[in-house]
Formats: sequence, structure tokens, C-alpha cells
Amino acid sequence: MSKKDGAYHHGDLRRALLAAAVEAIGESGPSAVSLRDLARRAGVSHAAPAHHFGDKAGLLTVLAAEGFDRLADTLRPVIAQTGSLLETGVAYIRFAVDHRAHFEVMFRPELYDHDNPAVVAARQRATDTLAAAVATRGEAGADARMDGLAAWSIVHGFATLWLGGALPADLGPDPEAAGRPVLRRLVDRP
Amino acid sequence: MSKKDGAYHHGDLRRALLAAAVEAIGESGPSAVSLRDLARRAGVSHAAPAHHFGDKAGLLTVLAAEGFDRLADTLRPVIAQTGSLLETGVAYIRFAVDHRAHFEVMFRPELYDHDNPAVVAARQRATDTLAAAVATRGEAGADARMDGLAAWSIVHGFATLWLGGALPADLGPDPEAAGRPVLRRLVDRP
DNA sequence: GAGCCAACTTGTCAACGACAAGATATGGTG
DNA sequence: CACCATATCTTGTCGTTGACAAGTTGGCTC
Repeated sequence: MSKKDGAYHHGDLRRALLAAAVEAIGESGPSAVSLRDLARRAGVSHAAPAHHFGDKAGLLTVLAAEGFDRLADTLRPVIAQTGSLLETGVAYIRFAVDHRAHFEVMFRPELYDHDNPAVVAARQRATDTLAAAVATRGEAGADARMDGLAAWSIVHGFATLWLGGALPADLGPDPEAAGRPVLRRLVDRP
Repeated sequence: MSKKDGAYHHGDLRRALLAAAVEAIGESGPSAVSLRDLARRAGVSHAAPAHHFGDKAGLLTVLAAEGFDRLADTLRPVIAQTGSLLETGVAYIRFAVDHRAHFEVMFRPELYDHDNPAVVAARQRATDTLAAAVATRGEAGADARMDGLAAWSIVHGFATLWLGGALPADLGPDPEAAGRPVLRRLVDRP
């Protein structure tokens, strides 16, 4: 091998294409991306992406797995350091906004291979991490389970509505500041 | 006019195309619909849809407006009859599942004309209806506002996660039964 | 330096969105 | 009834896309 896996002619086309995909999705959404446009952005021929990802779904599958992994990586230190379900929720919202492209693909199963082993494993990691955040509160059984689903729902709902531009504009530009008082209605009540 | 608006050659192509769109979106999501496929389903030529809706975004714009209108129509009687924020939330979830195609389009603004007057009006109706549901609890000011956003977030999050197949399978097949105990973590607590 | 294989390119095809231009029915007007 | 304006739909076409097939390039190994 030369330097890293998949670095021959172009340098690292695989990563370049993924980066271009993130950029393109940020501009016009996951369904509007075209493999040919990604190829143009990376300066390669129109069929180059197919070699690395097979087809469009293959590329988005990689993005989804990467997204779930990064989500787990983002939440884990927050739980370890703060032990706060509220702060974990805020971090979830910030992840959705900061990694919009990944986030939008992750929860759109019709776009990628939902059963891909890498995706399943990464999703499990993320789910376990969320469960760990709820577990810090020391509850158990059905209550903890419902609390977990409620917490996931409220943060996911806020993030989704925020990304969709559905929330009132006077909440300001910072999703973290806007979300915190909303989440407090459910968790860490005085 | 003959019978209703737009009933000349085909019968009512406009409605037939919208119905076909709902069906097609239910099968493979909003971004996978093709105007040509809708034309085939309705038994007309490939360019017929363009006459009624201009382009793809035009069709989805109609669907989005219709969706917000129907959501308001669905929630309004629930609020009037039960006065319960919990039951309103459950009705929101049921709407998302029962009108999946509409719901998925409504909250994907890149797919349609977000600023279309009919959409703006319908969305306002739906928003006002949600606000009315929160108002039944007699709160006021910033608290009521945050409670409203929290309630919207949790029901929207649960509905979105449910539709995306992200929730654990052992919740069973009925979103209403699964959602009620989750929503109760936020509203109508004993 | 021959062979091998991963990394790309070139070429092609069916499907799609969008547009233009033509055909056809319908309802209103005189 | 004759005529016409208009809404409805068709036919034809263009550029773009995803997917596939086949060929080419270049580094690595033996």
C-alpha cells in the first residue's frame, strides 16, 4: 500500500466524493445529489463514483453509517462529563445542525441500505449511547424505557423541525439556545 | 362548467394525479416519484401532469397545502371534544401514519414551494390549531410558548422516528398505543 | 519485465424533467 | 346552428441522470 487505503491515482477519491456529497446535500438535500455532480466536483469521470460505492444508495449507506458513528462519538463525552440528559439532548440537536447532511440521510431509510452491517452496528452504538444517557438518572424498567423514548422524540422532533425551517423565526439563530428551554419542559425540571 | 372544476377529457385528472402521487409516495418516498409514472398510472400522456401542476414542485406544493389543511381539520375536533393536549398529540401521530405521503412532503421544504400562498395559509391554520390545543391548559406567556414547542417537538419526533422505522420493533404495530405512554412523560402527568 | 489487480475512463442505454408546438374537445357567443 | 377562444391533453425533443459494459492506466509483486 502507498499511504492509506484507496489512495492511488486521485489521492483519496473515496473521501473526496464523500466530502463532495456532504457539501452537495447541504445545498439541496439528499435526494437532489447526483453521482455525476459529485464526480465533477472531484474532477473525475462520471463513472468513478460507481467504482467506490456501487451506486447512489451505496454512497448514502456509507454516509449513514458514518453519521451514526459520529453521533455516538459526539454524545459519549457529553454523558461522561456532564451526566446530564438535558445536555445530551442539546448535543443531539447541535449534531443535527452541524452535521446536517449526515443527519438527514441517517433517518431517511429509503435512501440507503438500512440493513447494511456497518450501518446496523453504528446505529446500535448510537442507540446504546442514548440509553446510557437515560440510565444516568438511575431509573429502571418501563419508566426508564418510556423516558428514553420521550427524550429521543423531543430532541429528534426539535432538531427535525428546526432543520425543516418549521419553527418560528423569532427563536433566533442558535438552535442550542432555542432548544434548551424547550427540552427543560421534559427533563431536569426543578 | 360541467360538474366540478377541471373535469373535461379525463374525468378529473388533477385529482387522479394527486391520488396517484399519494400512492406512489407511500411506496417509495416523495423524492422517488416521477411525473411520468403518475401519468402512466392515470393513463395519460407523459406531459399531462405539467399542464395541471407546472412541474414536480408544483404538484408537491399542492400536496403540502392539502396536508396542512387536513392536519388542522384532524386536530380541531379532537381539541374541541376532549380538550386534551395528550389526545391532540396522539391524533397528530395518527395523522402522520395515516397520511404518510402528505406528512412526509409537508416537512421537506426543499421539495416544494415553501412560500406558496395556499401553503402558507394552510400551515398557519395548522400552527394556530396546535397553539389552541396548548391554550386549553390555561397557561400564558413564555411558559405556554415553550410548552407548545415541547409538545410539538415530542409528537413530531415520535411520528418521524416511527415513520423512519427507527423505533424499536417491540413497540408493536399501533403507533397510537405506543405513543400515548411516551407523550404522557411530558403532558397530562398525574 | 511479465503479469496482476485496483483505480479509473469511455461509451452507451433507458428513464426522467422540462419545454415547445400541435391536436382536440368544451363551453360560450352571436 | 356556426364559430371561436380556451382549457385539456398529446407528440416530439433536449439535456441530464443512474446504471452497466468494456476498455485503459498505473503501481505492485514475483
